[in-house]
Formats: sequence, structure tokens, C-alpha cells
Amino acid sequence: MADTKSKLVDATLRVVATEGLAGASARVIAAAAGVNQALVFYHFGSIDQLLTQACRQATQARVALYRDRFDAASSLGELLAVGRELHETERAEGNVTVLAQLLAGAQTDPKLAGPVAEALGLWIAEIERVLDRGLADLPLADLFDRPGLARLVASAFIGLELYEGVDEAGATAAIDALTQFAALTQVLDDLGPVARRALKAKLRKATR
Amino acid sequence: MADTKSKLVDATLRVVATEGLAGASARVIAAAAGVNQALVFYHFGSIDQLLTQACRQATQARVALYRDRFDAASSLGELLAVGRELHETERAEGNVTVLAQLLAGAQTDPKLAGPVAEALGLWIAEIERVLDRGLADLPLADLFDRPGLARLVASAFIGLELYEGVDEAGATAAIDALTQFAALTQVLDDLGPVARRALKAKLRKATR
DNA sequence: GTCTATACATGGATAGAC
DNA sequence: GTCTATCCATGTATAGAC
Repeated sequence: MADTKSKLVDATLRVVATEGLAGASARVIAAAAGVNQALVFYHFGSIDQLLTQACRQATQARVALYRDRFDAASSLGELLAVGRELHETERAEGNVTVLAQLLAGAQTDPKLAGPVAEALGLWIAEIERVLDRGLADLPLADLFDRPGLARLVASAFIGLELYEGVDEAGATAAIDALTQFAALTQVLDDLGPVARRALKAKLRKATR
Repeated sequence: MADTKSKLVDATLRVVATEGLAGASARVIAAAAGVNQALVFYHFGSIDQLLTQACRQATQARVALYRDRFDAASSLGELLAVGRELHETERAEGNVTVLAQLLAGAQTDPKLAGPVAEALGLWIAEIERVLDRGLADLPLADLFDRPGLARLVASAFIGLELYEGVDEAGATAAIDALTQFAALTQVLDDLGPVARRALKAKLRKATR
């Protein structure tokens, strides 16, 4: 598995994470991989394709690595706990950083847009599964559109990752605030059946 | 006000919004401004300084433009409504897009990090003011750390803006889910004093 | 598959005439 | 303040030897 192609993919992830998309040139990546610059084009055709391939592979690997923990989470609170853990690991490993960089690049590069949306979709699918299990018996269940909420969580996650890059203390405060939502849903979950029904009725009324 | 410096600043915002940070070279910007390329360096010293200057100016202008509407909002629900409006306007005008691009670039460029954090801080300050007014009398008041929540909202906003660039339908669903939070806070706000006290006690218990 | 060498475009930045 | 001209680094990509 330490052949040239995978060396290039690994190097790409390292370079994008540390130097950003702007610093991810064929020469820099090849140097980081310890291989010849021309091999980028021989094996991948273009930088774009190397970037998207690396992004796809890395995301698949990370999602698979976290699948167990996602499966173990069965409430919004536990989902947020997994998110916190994922956030710290990814900060060190730098894989969500790669996704964020490519997402920014994809805004103006149609060649990146599709693959990046796909990679994001892998994360979103995991989040959606957790929400489907965890929210089903909450009074909020039919208030929230699960697909939308999953996309919101994923977007916020990316935004937080980027914000942390320019204000670490601020991002920590933001994540703490996010975690406080968990307490709220836990409380709503612990309501007795009467209070629960009353809240549910009020919610129904408020949303139309 | 249509002198060379402001022509360059305006062109910079246009170019970053449409071509991304990667496409924002001195030559491209100067061409968009209709001025000579060498004037970028004469007036601003470097591209970085032009970028940060343009970002600062644009953000100040946009925040000032929205100050009235932020002031009019006095609940999380109304804040979200302003956010929706801001989101649609900014998509067309492209000023939050500029902030997102620079934020991504700032991850690996220390020269951008400070100014971008500052610009984001302007938005965060506005959000914080709304939260201070709107959350004060909610049962959630002392559950949420306002500075943290403001930063969370700002980060999520940036993340959504980026996500919309690769999946417009998905982003719309995410924003709808976000708006549903407004209904929840409204309901909590409408609770009677008894239910309110009970919920508050439960929350207090759950967070320690 | 891998290397060297190279073509060719674009980038930041400066010198010096006007 | 503005222009032309230019230096030099870096970028993508390819041709052709090994």
C-alpha cells in the first residue's frame, strides 16, 4: 500500500491540511511524497483529480472509522459528544480541515463542487442516521426535519473548524454553547408524558 | 470616492466573490478595476494588504447597513429572520462569500488571520447584542453562554454559506431546520410561570 | 512506471520614465 | 500618481529517454 499512488494521496492530505489549498501544487505535493513531480500527472491526470480522489478516500476512511461511535450514539447529546471528540481528533489529524479547504475552493471551481458535495454527503448520512434513531421519541421529533437538521449540523461543524483557525478561544466557547443544546434535549426527553403532550401541542400550534 | 484606491477595493471584492481567493491576483484585480497592475503595490504594498483592507471595509459597511435590523430584532426567532434575509442578500451581493474565502485562506496564512478574525468579530458583536436583549427573559437565559452562542451562530452562518456553494437544495433544507429552532424558543417563551420554573430547575440540574 | 528536461502561463513585485 | 517594461519565482503539463 506504500506505492506511488497512495504516497501521493497521503502527501496531498498532509499538504492541504498544513499549507492550505493555495499551497497544494504538484511540485509541493510530489516533494512531500518523495516522488517525482511528473508522476502526479501520470497517475492522476491533473491536480484537481488528485485533490478530489484524496478527499474521497480520506473521507470514506474517516467516516468508516467513526461509524461505530456514531452507531453507539442514540441522542442529540451523545451525537454532540461524538462531535466534540471528532473535532479534537480531526484538528490534530486534519481531515475535516481538508474538506473545509476543498469546500472553499469548490465555490468557484465546478470541477471540485461535485466530489466535495459527495464527500460531505458521507458525513451527512451518518448524522442523519443518528438523528433518526435519537430524535424519534423526543417531543421535537416531528418539529424538526431530519435531513435538514443533519445538513445544518454538518455545515456548522465545518464553519466551526474554520473559525477555530483564526480564534481558538472563540471556537472553544462556541462549541461549549453547542453542547448546552444537549442538556436542553435531555431535559425535554425527561419530561413526564403530560408535560410532553402539552409541549408538543404548543409546538404544533407555533409552527403553522 | 471613485479614485484608484476605492476602485481597487471594489474590484477586489467582486473578484474574490466570483473567482475565489485563488483567482484574486494583482493582475486580475487591476483589470477588473480598470487600472494599472503596478498601482496595487503602490497603494497597498501587497496583495495581502489589499485583501485585508477590502475585507475590513466591506464588513464594516455591511454591518452598519444591517445594524438597524439587528436592533429591531429582540428574540432568537427574529434574529433568525434577519439572518435569512441577510443570507439571501449576501448571496447576491457576495460579501459573506468574501469573508468565507478569506477565512479559508487565513487557516494557513498568518497575515490574513488577524484581520479576518477582526472582521468576523464585527458580526459577532452584533449577534451578541441581539442575544443579550432577546434571551434575557427566556428560561434558557442562564443556560446559554451568550458570547459562545454568538460565535456559534456566526460560524454556522459561514458554514452554511459555503455548503450552499456545493448543494443549494441541501442548504435550503438546513436553513429551514435552523428556523425551526425559533419556534421552539417561542414556545418556551410562552410557557406559564409555573411550567417555566419547573423547566428551569430541570435545566439547572441537567447541566451540572 | 519513473526520470530529466523543458515549454509555456501566470504570479508578485520593482525600477525608472513620464 | 500612473505608466511601461522587466525580473524572477512558481505553477501546470508534456515529450521522450530509461
